[in-house]
Amino acid sequence: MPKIKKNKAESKSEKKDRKSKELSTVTGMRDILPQDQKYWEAVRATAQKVANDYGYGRLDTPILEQTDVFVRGVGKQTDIVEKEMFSFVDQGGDNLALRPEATASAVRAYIQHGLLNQPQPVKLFYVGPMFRHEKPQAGRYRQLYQFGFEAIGEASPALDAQLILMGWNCLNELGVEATIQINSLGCHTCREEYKKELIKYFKSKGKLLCEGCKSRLARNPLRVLDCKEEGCASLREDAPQILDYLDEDCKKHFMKVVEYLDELDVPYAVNPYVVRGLDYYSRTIFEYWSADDAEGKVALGGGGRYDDLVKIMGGRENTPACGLAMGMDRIVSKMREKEINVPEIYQPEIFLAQLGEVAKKKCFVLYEKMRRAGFSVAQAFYKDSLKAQLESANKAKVKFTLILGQKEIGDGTIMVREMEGGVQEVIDYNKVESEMKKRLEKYSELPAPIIIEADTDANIKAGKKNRKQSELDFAAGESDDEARIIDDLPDLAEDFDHLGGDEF
RNA sequence: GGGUACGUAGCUUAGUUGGCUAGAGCGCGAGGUUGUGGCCCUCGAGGUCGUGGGUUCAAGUCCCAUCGUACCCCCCA
Repeated sequence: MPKIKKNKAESKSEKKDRKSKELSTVTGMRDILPQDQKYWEAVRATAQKVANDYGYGRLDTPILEQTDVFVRGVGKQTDIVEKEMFSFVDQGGDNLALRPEATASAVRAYIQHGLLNQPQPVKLFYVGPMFRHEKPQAGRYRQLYQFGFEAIGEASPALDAQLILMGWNCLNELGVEATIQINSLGCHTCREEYKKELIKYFKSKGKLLCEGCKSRLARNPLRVLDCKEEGCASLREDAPQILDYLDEDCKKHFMKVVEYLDELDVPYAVNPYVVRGLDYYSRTIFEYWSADDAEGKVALGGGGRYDDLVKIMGGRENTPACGLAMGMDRIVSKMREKEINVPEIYQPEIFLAQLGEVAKKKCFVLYEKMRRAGFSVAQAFYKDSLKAQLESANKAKVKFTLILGQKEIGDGTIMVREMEGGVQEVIDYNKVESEMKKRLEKYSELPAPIIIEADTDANIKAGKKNRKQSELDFAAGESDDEARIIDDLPDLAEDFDHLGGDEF
């Protein structure tokens, strides 16, 4: 008794002290709570399905790798390796890093396990967290989630086109609208020549460039192309374009990719200003931009060819490859923004309510029995009042509640309450399973009841759609009327003025 | 790394030109008599106002610092 009192009366200073000891997540990292999991699960499931559809096998690589995997794979000069990588020396003196992306790891795995001895291309699929120590912003976290596809060991442009399509399919199936931006960087040779020309051009206009671009011109001339400054943006209109500098093979490759996309009726825009920063990219590169209103363009994902990477990482020469990565954080936030209906991960159909100690014990057993029989059952055995249990049942949105009390035990029966209408019926206890099976089947044939999902405001706004309806909406996420094929290059320039964060 | 804005209960927030025990809605918990949900009613738990200093008789309300968040630069797989 006195002890309880003592606990209750936490003094102010005690409380303050306790509060000060509360821990929280590290900057740029966050928890994903149970009520939000359905979005992530939907993305994962869709990615997995597309992977299956196209024969990509799941690859899980360690989150921790030797720092060199990324230094060599991603490039030492890149910002990501230079200053955004979580890297450290462990107790044993090894240089390790949390993976900032997965392509390098995939290539490492390809080489390490001699996957070149398998039928080519080796098609890999991954999902998981990546880590980048950058300043957090909206949709930009230090622990970010990506899924992606990598196909190693094949040079055909058909592969590029199919990968572009795969990413597109993922977004469509999730109901997230996007535009595809594609470009070709050419191979190393054409790119070097183009760079020279570009530098020559911009140098001749040197005075008109902004300060940032002046320094950028030396480090990464391609980046000048997507500068947002007005002066630079207008300069680029007359700038030489990479597509004019492609050699025969690269040009042919690009034309094929475009041809296949046309054949597939995939809407895309050839955008000469899409430039991916990494050195390892060659030829085809592409990005998916959220097709949004005012907000400007946000890259949801992207990828491209990296024909030289396997060699760079110590693998056999001439191992061409192509891949893409999608940013799950942004996809999920788009889905929530657009109030896209997502299936619940856990939706029990039956609730088991008990009254009295004897019934409680019996329900414990019944619960296990029904669970094993494949029913999805919920309960609240820690509650005693029927009222409280029915409230729980209501919140769990079950279709039926089974009620077992003294009376029923005496009669060898159990009560079935149909939640929607509140109709109750007493049935033979020994026939619970067959009866419930029958009722659930019958129930699913009826027009689904109106269920208001009250867990988020979004759901409330979305209206009182029943589950079947919402599933339809979900499937109908893709809208063909948005499909515009844009393929005239220079006129696009004005559309690209506002380049949102390209990172995903 | 630089800049701007913001920071009140789990969530959304009210809080006048600084002034009594910081209000509300949602959510959560208990109850509205005996075995019954979704509506309603009552009650309750939960904030000392991100944190630390400072100014003042007095600060959620002003100043500084710090942390966090958002946005803009920067950068970008």
